[in-house]
Amino acid sequence: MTGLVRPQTLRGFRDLLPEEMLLRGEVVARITRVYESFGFVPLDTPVLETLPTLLGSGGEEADKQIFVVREAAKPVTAEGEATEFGMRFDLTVPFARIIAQYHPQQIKLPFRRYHIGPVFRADDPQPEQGRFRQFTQFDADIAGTSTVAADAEIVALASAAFEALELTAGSGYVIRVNNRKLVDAFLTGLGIEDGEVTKHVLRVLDKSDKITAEALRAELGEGRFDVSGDRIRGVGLAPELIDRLLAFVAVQQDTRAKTLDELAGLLPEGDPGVAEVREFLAHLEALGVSEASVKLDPGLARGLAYYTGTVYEATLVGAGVGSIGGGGRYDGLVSRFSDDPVAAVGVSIGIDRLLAGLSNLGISYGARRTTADAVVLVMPKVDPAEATRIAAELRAAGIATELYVGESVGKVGKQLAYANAQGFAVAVMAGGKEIEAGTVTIKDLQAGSESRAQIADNSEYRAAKSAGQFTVPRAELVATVTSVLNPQESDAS
RNA sequence: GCCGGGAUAGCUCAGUGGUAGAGCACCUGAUUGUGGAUCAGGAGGCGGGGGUUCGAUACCCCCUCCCGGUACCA
Repeated sequence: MTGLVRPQTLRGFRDLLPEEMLLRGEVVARITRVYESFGFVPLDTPVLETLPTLLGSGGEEADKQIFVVREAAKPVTAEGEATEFGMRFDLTVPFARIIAQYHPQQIKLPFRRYHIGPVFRADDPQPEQGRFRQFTQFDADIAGTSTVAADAEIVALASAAFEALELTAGSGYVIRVNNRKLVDAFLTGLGIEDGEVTKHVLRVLDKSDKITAEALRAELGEGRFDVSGDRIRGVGLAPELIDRLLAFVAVQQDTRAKTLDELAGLLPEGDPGVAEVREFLAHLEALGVSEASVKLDPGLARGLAYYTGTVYEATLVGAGVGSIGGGGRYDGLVSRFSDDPVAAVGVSIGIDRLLAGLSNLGISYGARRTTADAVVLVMPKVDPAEATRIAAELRAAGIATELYVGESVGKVGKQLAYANAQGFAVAVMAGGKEIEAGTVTIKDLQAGSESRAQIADNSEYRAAKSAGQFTVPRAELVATVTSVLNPQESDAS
């Protein structure tokens, strides 16, 4: 290896090879169609933002996870802050910046946009669990709306996106929703007014489905030590309060409305949070969002600090990758950039986790390994330009075609092995025999493979070499390839 | 971040204080214009640095990376 650079991928980062990119493209296309069907328009922003844009926007945890970059030629100096940038850790903060920067000139409110792109977090990666330092988020947000009708739109949108991926509500995916105002109101009723304590409580509650009941209790009380010996700071609540709190967040009825009714009974009469959630649920109902797909869960919290009301989180059932999407209302975020407050709500789907989860579940949407349907082979002892002409003719007819240009030009077996490995549907051959007769040979690779699958003997297998292929007049090239690629259509015509 | 376990061929792994193997994958071939299986052959490796030793892939230390857990989160 002297002098050679070792090819390696950075820890927490990934290379996406063609097969994975093709599947990803299919998933993204399906979600895009859903987003656009709700009237969202595309937007893109740079991966880098100024540090002030990012710092403090997502809470302390988010700050610690920011990658800082600088120009190599401009070392950091005392007054050199301007040469340092931050890599975005989500797409929501850039969205808030965009609103503050372009409203009301170029952007009119309410504004609904979708945005797909990589985000970066410098935390401890665990690829097997779908946790990376670079990952792709696919967000949809609405700015300039404080009505919970928008919150419901966003949740319905997320649900529709998972439906478009052929996932089943309840058994395939579940979206849990909550409103921070409910827990806030409950804590206030218990006499806890300190915002920091409330945040801490929410963060602990968020783990309720991941840690044991005893551990949860300990974290709400005196704190505990985890298996590594780390001390986990407790909230310091009295045991009696913990009991009541745990009872509150455990409320779960068979419908969202019943769950809310029970929660309302534990809160002061006329609590505004309850009224807000009630209206939100009514909109969900009106949007036709099923009880199986979206559940009200008073224990749901979410980690990012900027959420102010409705929050939600989506999971793939049994996929073992954690949450694959989440979001909520963040009415204060634009205020960081502008005196003109703009309320906003949105959802973010984690594409990498979603794909990891789909892969664990064995779902692939029949995605292919190649973008071309046909491959044109270059036959021995003939003018290679003949193959080139055929490829051009197929492309002109709208058939995605690869011209074989590898080292095995003239070696039919090698080229067919390549065609097989790549997964092309059709191979086109025009050698000396065809050229002399004015014909072309088209091989249906799938049919040929199937018809020879049972042959064990080598010479017999070779004798059946022409399986699935037929030779037609050169003028019928396009029509024949088309009929192999689309058998139903040609049958009908 | 913290705790623990690992790192031998492209992948999954075996192995020994005297410089290494298997299966799968890959490449070549089996009357030259036909995919797979089979058969024959081939290529390819002890993560990086330091130490102990006559000698280290093996024993010790550091680094890097990976895995599991925990924390946090998408």
